[in-house]
Amino acid sequence: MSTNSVVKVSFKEQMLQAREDAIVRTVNRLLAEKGFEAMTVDEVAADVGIAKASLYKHFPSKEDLAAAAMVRVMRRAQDFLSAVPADAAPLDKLKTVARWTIEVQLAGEMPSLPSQNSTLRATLIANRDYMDGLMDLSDRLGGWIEAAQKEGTLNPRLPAIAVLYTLFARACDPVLGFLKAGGQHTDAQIAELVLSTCFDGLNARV
Amino acid sequence: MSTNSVVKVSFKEQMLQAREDAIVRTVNRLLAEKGFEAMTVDEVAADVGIAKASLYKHFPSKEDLAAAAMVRVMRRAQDFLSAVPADAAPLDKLKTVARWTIEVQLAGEMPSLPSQNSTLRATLIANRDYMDGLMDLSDRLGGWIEAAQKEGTLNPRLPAIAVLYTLFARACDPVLGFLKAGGQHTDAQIAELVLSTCFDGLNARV
DNA sequence: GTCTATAATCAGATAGAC
DNA sequence: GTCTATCTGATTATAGAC
Repeated sequence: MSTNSVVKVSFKEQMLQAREDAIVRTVNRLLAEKGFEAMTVDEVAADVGIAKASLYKHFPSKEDLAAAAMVRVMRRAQDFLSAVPADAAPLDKLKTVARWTIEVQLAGEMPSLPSQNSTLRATLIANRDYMDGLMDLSDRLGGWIEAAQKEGTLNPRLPAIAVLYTLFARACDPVLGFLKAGGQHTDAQIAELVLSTCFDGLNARV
Repeated sequence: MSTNSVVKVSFKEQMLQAREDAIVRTVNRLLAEKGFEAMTVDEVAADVGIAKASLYKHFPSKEDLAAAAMVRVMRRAQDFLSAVPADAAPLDKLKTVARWTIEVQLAGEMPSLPSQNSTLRATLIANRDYMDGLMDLSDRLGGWIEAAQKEGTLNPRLPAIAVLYTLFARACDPVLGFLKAGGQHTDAQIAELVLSTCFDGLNARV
């Protein structure tokens, strides 16, 4: 093997990786725009600029395309968590992550999947990268939740799992879309409103 | 026209109404179970026990079937609102309605529609009964929201529209399904948890 | 690996007899 | 109005040449 051939292979692999990345980005965008059912594989292929058959060489099914997009957003979330200052207060960490989730959705970059589709669920559960990422996220957020509850800043009477789900649910909160459609508020205002209702609730503060 | 023929017509109309009601109930249940996309018209017809072509004599499209289910649940909501004691505190009225919404969903009776589907949106907006019901609900809830804010029991810094959307969003809160799937809580406990996070927030009470 | 062309299937909607 | 049988279009997935 000459050095040249090694470089060539590496280059090829880079190209392959770049193409797959382009595919996943497109899928991510389309899932955010129209959801899983409304997104067609033809559309993905057309947007990426390749033939549909080529797409199926990279990903074996539409479900796997969606899973790849979920892995991508999960990686982004993991990166964000890692960048949160370790010495911040636990409650502030949670708020920062919730705000990030909301901002990603407002930016139209949050893929949305139907939670009922069973074949999609099966594909996600079978996806090692997805499950590992989900576990990692849950563990780290769970740690912050328990810390905030011990500290007394987060309601200790709420089960940690309920808090975790409530935070995850901000990633697909329809209130964001409603308020955005209303056109009466900026994205920043919407984010603060939803963040406030999430942590402070609807009640007046005492 | 003999009296007999009049009775006959009335009887026929009753039968027709009963059949349509059976259809809408089935659609409501299937929409709650699997959502709009996963529900097929074949399935609806089979469950009701009539031919698909007969279904299309009653409702011109799948979208109209879904709209009829939404009108039905809206009517139920209107009836519930009317039954709320007029002399109750505004905040309690809102909590009661939120709890009802949550309970309907937990009971598997809340139809869920994709908010992105544009043809479905068009059908809903064109449906007079649906729009009238939605307006009526929004008006009455809006009145309670403003009253609660004036009273100082509901956060006055939140736009009323944001509060309204937040309450509506409880009708499709994925947290309910997550907690239910976890199997660690009863329906009543889940309802109280979600209701608490909605009104009190995640923060510890001061 | 990428393409064109096509298979295979499924679901919404309709024709036409009764 | 209800039925059986069918149409139509859309969509996932694949075959086979290059």
